Amino acid sequence: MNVQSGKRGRGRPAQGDKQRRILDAALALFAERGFHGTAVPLVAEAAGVATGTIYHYFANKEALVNAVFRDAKARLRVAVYADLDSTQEPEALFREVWRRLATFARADPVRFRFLELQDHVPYLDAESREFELNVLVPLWLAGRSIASRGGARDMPVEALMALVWGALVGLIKAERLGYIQLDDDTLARAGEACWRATQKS
Amino acid sequence: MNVQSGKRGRGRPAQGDKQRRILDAALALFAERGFHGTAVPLVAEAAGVATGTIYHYFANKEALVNAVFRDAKARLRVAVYADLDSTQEPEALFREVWRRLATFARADPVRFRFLELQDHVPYLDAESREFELNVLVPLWLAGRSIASRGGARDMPVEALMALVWGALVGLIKAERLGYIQLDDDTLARAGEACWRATQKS
Amino acid sequence: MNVQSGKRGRGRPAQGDKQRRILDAALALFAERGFHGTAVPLVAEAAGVATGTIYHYFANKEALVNAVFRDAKARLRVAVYADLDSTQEPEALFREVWRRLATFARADPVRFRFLELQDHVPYLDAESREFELNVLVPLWLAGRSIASRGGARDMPVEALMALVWGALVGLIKAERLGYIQLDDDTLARAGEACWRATQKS
Amino acid sequence: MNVQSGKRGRGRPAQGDKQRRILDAALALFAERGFHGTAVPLVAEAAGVATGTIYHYFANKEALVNAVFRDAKARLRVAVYADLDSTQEPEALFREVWRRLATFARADPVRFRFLELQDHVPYLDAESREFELNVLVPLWLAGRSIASRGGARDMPVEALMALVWGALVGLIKAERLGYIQLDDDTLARAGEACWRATQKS
DNA sequence: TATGAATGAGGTTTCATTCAT
DNA sequence: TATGAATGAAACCTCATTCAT
Repeated sequence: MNVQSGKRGRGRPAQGDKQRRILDAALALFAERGFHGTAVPLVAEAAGVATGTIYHYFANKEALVNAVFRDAKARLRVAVYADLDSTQEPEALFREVWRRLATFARADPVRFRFLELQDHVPYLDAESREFELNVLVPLWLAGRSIASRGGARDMPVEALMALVWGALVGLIKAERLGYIQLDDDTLARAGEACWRATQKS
Repeated sequence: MNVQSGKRGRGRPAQGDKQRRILDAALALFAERGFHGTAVPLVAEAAGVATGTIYHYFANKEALVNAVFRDAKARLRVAVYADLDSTQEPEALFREVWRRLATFARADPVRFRFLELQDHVPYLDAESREFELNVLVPLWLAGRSIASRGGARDMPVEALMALVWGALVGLIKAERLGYIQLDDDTLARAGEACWRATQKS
Repeated sequence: MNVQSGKRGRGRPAQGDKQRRILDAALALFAERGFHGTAVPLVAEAAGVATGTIYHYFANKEALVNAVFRDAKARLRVAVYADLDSTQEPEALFREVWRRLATFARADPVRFRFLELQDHVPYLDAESREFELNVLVPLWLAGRSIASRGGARDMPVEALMALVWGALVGLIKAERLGYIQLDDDTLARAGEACWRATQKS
Repeated sequence: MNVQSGKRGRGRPAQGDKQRRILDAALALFAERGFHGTAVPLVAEAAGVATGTIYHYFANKEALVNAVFRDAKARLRVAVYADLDSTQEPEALFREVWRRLATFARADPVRFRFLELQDHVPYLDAESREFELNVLVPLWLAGRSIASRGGARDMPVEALMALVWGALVGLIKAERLGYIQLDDDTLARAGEACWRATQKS
């Protein structure tokens, strides 16, 4: 149940090592097969640990998926917000956020898929729900700031954000299903398109 | 495994009745809990039939979810394509399709959710995959026609369609999760926004 | 769907027809898959009747297998005893019975297999057990008579009969499993061998 | 009821213990009720383990019955072939093999019954079929050797072996069904009878 | 801390039997 | 008489979880 830093003087195996491997294996399997479609022993095998070991680190399967969720959300937060200059011009800020999201989705497709292609509500605990909001709030503030400063379309900013976010998810899903191929250029153009979508005619 | 017409001279139990009730119950449960999270006896109970009856109409659970999938796709097809005038001006055609999709999503939210919020690939059979393509092709042709006639952005038309479709899904999902409230007006404006997204600057 | 027998005053289907077809289908399936391995609907399908029809003729699955058993035993009795001259010389009588048994086994292999390759005890009812004894008694009397008149080996006659019967079953089973091929000549020689087995050295 | 291996360093449960108990329980039940007539939980109860434990050791019910089959065949092989002097005179060799088979049948009646009173073909896998042949071959070689050296009857040696084997099975079955009583003396005489059956007149 | 054999509730599926027609 | 859709108990099997080591 603990999380270790990793750096250590001696040659002992890093204590967080197993927990990390469990989280990664669980992420990959949950992303591909869903929560109910993934058996805990399968996670153990993929992580290279014994089944019982998973229950040393996580109280049960739900606790595991919540940990995976928060871990993924935390990485998304870092990818989007780290050193983000929120004072940029609205359009530049939008572009930057879009670019970061697209980069995350393509650099870490499994995590992105887990986050967006599942319906987590049934098993998310209070802590995870709060965590999710904490990740969302800065994005919402940025959206609000962009909208207030620019010539945003006459719609709730939350709706515009849902539209843009959905557009990105739709593109990534279409690529995964083989309907389209995405490269940096196409994603950048898609960002332009979304920016235009949010602006007054 | 039969489908009946409905009219009956004698006092036999309504023939298509049970199959229909099973499909509807399964749709609702799959939409809410996913395929693996839904036990067959639960479907039976919700449909008001015995567990064994489900296996009278469907070979197994996978056959059931495939039937639900094709049924939902067929209804989506009707909702979008019935009496659609494909010769309209591009923008009018786009608006009409968007309006129909949005109407379907709001009139039949459970079906829309089932269709879009699940990853069906692992259990779809060949027939269902072909069915899906058959539903998709007219939409793709319409998109292609719109793009060729109008001033579409310099992107693959499939990518533009994925973007627009994802935007709609994102809006619906955001409403379901309580982040926004959607009314006809907001949805119409969102359609405008998407149309602008697809057009050259 | 409607199979008529043909010969009959009126055009009505033969009354015993369906029962006969059920018995024959059940025999074949029980012989091949055993009692527990054979589903009643499978019997119905093989007999070309509806499942429910079987329960018009037989109270339940056990009653069906008992009827099949008695039917098979009755045919075996006819095959062995009809017009048998029990006053023949011992060796000639033995040969004749052996020949008849071998002929039955080869002419009606499915019935022979059903009778000998299954353990019927768990489901035989009192009537069937009595029936079996009734079929056995004349054979036992014949064996007794042969033994008393000839130079039989110093063993219980029942043991000698079990040995000979087992030898025949062993040969038939070996042929069915592909270990040997049986023709009339080999079977006749096997009969000789068995006769010798029963005689004093 | 509690059979332990005895020497163990730590207090761990005897390793082969459960698997052994499952195999033994399954043998007894399959022998008495057949494959399809035996429910897996029944085996578990008889073995004193939980149902799931059976699936820890065997992939499924078929794998279990195959393991039981090979285990029984292996024991039969040991009982018949261990330290067998194949260079004996034909008649002495025959007597010895007969005696060993009869001893096995009477010492391990359940196993003998399982092996000979069932039709295993439908569920035997390739490994089991090969195993069966491997057990059979030495017996076949012995039979061949006996036949070539002695005055064997003019019949395929395989047929003679099937006859003799069937005779033994018939005797054992007759005893089980209560038709006869077998003692060592009667079995020895039956062996004599079978030897005579195989020899020229 | 780590293991993995063991558990048994619950999952999917089968099938003997019934009954309205 | 004949049907076959419907039933639900029970079959086979899975898997989240525990615990002795």
